[in-house]
Amino acid sequence: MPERPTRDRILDEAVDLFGFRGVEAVSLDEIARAVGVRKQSLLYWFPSKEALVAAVLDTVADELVVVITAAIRASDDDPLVRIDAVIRAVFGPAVRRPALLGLVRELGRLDPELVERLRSRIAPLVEACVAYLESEMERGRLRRADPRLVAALAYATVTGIATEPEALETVGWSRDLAGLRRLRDELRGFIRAALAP
Amino acid sequence: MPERPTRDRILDEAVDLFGFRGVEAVSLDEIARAVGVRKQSLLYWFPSKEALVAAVLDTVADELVVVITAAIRASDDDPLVRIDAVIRAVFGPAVRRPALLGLVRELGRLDPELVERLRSRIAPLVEACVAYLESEMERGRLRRADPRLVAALAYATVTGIATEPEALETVGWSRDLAGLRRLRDELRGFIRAALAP
DNA sequence: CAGGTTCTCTACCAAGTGGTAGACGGACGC
DNA sequence: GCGTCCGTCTACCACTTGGTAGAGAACCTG
Repeated sequence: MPERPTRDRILDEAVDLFGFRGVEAVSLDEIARAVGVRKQSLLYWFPSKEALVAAVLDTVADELVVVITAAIRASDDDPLVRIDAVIRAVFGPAVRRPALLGLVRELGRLDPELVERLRSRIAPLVEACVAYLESEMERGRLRRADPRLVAALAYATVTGIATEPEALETVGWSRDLAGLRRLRDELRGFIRAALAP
Repeated sequence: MPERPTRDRILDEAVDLFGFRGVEAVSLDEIARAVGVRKQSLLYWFPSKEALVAAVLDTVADELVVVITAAIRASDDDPLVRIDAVIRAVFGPAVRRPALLGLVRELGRLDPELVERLRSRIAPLVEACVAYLESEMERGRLRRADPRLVAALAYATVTGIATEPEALETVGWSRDLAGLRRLRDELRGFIRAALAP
């Protein structure tokens, strides 16, 4: 019986609960119950709720940064192909664990100090992404536009669609394997068309 | 001193608080305090928190449906121009009152019964929108794709960008008048490129 | 074995949660 | 003047919140 360490199990459960229902809406008791431990054990590992939130954000940021940079490195020279690869890379974890991106959307509700810390963690990735978009626009391989806002818009499309199954159900989408593949392909087509020159 | 009726003031305040911070995270006491009244007066107008949430969703849905249908009716024959008009129409209220779309994003966390009620309210609009996209795709005036998923993707882009000022700030966007205009124009360009044939 | 460290636990606490019961006062038709 | 609504209020309820204090078990190291 390997049994993951308590601290990791707490983080796992917290990512899901915070991501799905919102940080403020989830109590320490609830997380502890999900882990199968008392609230006070949780407060042993993370001295306060805020500390737990900070730790959760750190792990999520790291995970996303790793996935995305790997996808960027591994892919083609053509920017549209490369962007495709990033979308595929993000789509997997996002669908497997919707709470991941759901957490990102919690940012607006969190302590600005925490937000700033997270921002500094992902800033290099964002800057690299913006610079890349800009250079490809210069070379005429992407549609000319404000690279910063285009980056934000593409991000909004991907996280929006991944975190709102309700919107998809409203247009009659079904969450099975075929549905997921269709969704991923439509998403790629949408972003590709939005960015193509 | 006209003084709006208490019930309306409660609804107003509830839209903002629920939209910004999440339904589960906002207490009745807090709403009552914001209105300047005791919690029990609030429970006089809405017999429970759930009833208040339902009323809030109704008013928001009505408001959005009115704005959107008006924009559709008033605009041109060219589908790209018409979609432009809808985006402009949604962008105004969304920026003036970010909580509006924020509330829409709360759907996944609410009682499924409430969600179903809201869905039935906006279903006609959604179906009309999908049918319209489909017919214009047939005529070759929009990019050929699954009209249902395209509708969801465009929705995700607009609400995503409107409800996540943090993402925009991360790419160095500033929330002044010029910034808003630039954002609106980039959003229109993005959606237009994504949908154009 | 002793003595410390690591971890989880029980027992509390003050403050806040959604909600009930019912008193108070003012406006109304009679 | 008199009852009767209407809207808001105080008082209270059982329960949950994030957090503190400290007991006790299981483990090392000597």
